[in-house]
Amino acid sequence: MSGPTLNDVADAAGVSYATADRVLNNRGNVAQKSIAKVRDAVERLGYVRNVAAANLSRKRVYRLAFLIPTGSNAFFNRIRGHITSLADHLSAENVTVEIVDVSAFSVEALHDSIGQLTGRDFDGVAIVGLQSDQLEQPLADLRARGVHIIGLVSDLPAAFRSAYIGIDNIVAGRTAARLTGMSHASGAGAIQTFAGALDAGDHAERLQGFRDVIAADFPRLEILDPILTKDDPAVLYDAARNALHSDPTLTAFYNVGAGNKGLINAISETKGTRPFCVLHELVEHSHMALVAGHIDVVIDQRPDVEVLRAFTLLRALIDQRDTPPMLPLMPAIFVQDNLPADPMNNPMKAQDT
Amino acid sequence: MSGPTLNDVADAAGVSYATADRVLNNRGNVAQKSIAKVRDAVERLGYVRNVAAANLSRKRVYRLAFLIPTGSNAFFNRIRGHITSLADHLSAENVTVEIVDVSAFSVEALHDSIGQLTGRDFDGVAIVGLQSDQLEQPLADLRARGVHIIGLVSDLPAAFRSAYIGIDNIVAGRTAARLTGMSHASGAGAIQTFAGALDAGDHAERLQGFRDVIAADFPRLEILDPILTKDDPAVLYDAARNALHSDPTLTAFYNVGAGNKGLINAISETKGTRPFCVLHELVEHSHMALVAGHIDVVIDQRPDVEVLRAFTLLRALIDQRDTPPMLPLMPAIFVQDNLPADPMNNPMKAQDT
DNA sequence: CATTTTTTGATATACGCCAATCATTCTGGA
DNA sequence: TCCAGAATGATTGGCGTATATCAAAAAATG
Repeated sequence: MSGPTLNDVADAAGVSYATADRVLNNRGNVAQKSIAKVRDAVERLGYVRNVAAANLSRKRVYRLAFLIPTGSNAFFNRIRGHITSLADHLSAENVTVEIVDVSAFSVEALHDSIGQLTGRDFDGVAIVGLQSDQLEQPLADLRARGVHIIGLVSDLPAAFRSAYIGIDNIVAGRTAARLTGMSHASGAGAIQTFAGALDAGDHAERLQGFRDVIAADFPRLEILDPILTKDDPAVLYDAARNALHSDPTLTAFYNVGAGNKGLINAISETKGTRPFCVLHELVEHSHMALVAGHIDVVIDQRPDVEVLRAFTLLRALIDQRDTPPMLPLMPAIFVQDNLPADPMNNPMKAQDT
Repeated sequence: MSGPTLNDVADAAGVSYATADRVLNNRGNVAQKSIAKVRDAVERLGYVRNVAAANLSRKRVYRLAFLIPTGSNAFFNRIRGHITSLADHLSAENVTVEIVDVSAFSVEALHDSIGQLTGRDFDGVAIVGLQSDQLEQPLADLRARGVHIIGLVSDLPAAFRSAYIGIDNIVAGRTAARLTGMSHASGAGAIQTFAGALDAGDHAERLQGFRDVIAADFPRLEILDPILTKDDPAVLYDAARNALHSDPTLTAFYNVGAGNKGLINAISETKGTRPFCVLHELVEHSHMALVAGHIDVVIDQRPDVEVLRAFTLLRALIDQRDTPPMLPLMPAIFVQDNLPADPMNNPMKAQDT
């Protein structure tokens, strides 16, 4: 019924259990031809290590760390929530998780935090990263300690992590554009865009995707140059208010970045019709704004799934299993009708698994 | 680190390991006060059974069955794909799965299939059900054998299954309506609806949700009575063709049911502008139609997540664990830009976990 | 009170793997 | 050829649970 054991493998390979064990857990001191015999037997019998038994035996504990930017950013608070909630469930499976707060968008702070990880005794870490070669040294050190590293939401220098989990921001921008275009029913219009900063990769990518689709499929729509907001709600509030008053011909708003609270406030104070409005990331205030009808669509990167994948992937890496196949993560579209329900008065709990 | 063992519980309760074991696996022949002592100790220590060790010991095999309607229905083929793909991964964890084909929409066939399950030795079954009291007897028999039963996609008589996994079809209909409404940019319009049959619960529910939202938020849109199609592509083809030719004022199509191939063919043969078009279930042809621009939106019930949840839930039931919390499943919205990519040339593989 | 029945305790084996020890056999270099 | 070092075999004691057995103790029965 339940597959061959390591004993079967040893027999089939014509070696002792001890040698088979030496090969599988590469403990060294094994002749090449023995290695070959064992590998071959594994292949022939289709042996797969019984992870339950292995973990039971070794009292395996998965010590994980997540490096997450601090601040009032609702999105990352949501990520935090998902991590702790999932960690909770996984504590029964010998997984311990520590969330390390890092000052947002600071290469130096991230550098230091990664450095501090090196002393600790983690098996795997997921890092909301930045693209900077300053990070290469501490990442290399960490990895040299046998710690598995993955990028989460925002990538690290690719050579220094085992995987990256996050959405394709060009796709996210394209999706926003598709819905914005639809909402014009082939009429003309003008779209005011907002972004935190355009040197931040993800914002530029979303805008790029957005432009591509509008240009290709909705030629009667004009995209106004993005107003740069530093993701600051106050800036967004002023900019949106100003745009609403000074240019009544605007037919749509699209903010690729954060700080949506300000935008939503500006809109909610406006009487009469308002532009069609698309934002990113489903958090408490964007959730409420959808329900209230202040905005129309939220494009969400599904942090619940991202966190789940991060756990799954890290465990697979630590177990040295072959990583389960993971398709590119696609952004989800939320309107007011398909919002996730929420038993715990927190609209952001993981939906899957 | 890794919690108290059953030995600790026995000590804390002041009974022997054997007695603690008798209580936990209710083997009988235990005095009430001993049961109380053990239960109390479990509570105090927060003991949770180490499932890995338990399964290892008992050589636990989870024998599962899925009852899925046959036929060329693309949606159920997709469900099948998800089941086998997941079963594949779980075979390493002692899960065996059998997919039992049942003639679609036939109470008698379903009745017989459930009956045949009773002889076999399954631990849990997931059934794409029907609401009929004819099913109660075989379900009761099955359950009497200690088999855990859940409804999948379409529910069973509620008293005879432990849980139901599927989306809220009213929500699905509301979501379709929201996007359809959006696409009219507050202009007027007329929507032709299609349904398989209105006595089938889910179709009626979707239509209901659709009507609610249009009436409440898009009063300038008129909903034409649904054309009944029996989910037959040929019927849909004729009906759609006819509608396209005879009534050029139509601004939208909404099909709550299946058979979309016919609808898509009719649309793709049409020159010039076409109505805004919303369908349900992302399968190969709806996927292609989105890409080709023949339709605009697909509302999907995420069978991958449903199947994943079915496995998780059945295992929890079999282990007599407390079932993990599961939020209501919300339908996903797909446009041509956020379609799941696909490495295996099959657009329908599971996206999560 | 003697006898049955119920309830408990003590103990052993197995599940598949990890980790370690010790003895033995096989190499290859001097 | 002898010997150090490398490679292998044989074996043991867990990990936490399931399951079974047998004897001993406690409770219920007449």
